[in-house]
Amino acid sequence: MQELSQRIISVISAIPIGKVATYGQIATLAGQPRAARQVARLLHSSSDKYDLPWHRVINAQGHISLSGTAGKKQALKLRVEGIEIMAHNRIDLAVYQWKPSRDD
DNA sequence: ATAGTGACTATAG
DNA sequence: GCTATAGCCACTA
Repeated sequence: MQELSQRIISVISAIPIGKVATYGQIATLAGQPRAARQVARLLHSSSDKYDLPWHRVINAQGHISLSGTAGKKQALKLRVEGIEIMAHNRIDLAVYQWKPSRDD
């Protein structure tokens, strides 16, 4: 396991219920601001091996990146956690984005 | 080693 | 809103 991958996984695991994080944000927290794609890669390649809250990870626009049923399932999971999903799977980042610096 | 790929992001039109 | 480009980096063949 690469150190970066482990760090990314660690960050994702730390996302609290009721909050979301963007790929770029996770990459930054892992120490690699340019590694947004690796975050996505790690998510879909390791979410089944580890117990990652992959559904709490969305893109920088507050959209769900997945399409079709997968996206709907993600939206549903987020809704269950208390996050309100708007039309077209949009999420209000100003309200729900995770801020690890604070106690939250 | 090289090339292709992707649940990304930023910028441009 | 949309598509197109470019930059980015780990993984896979």
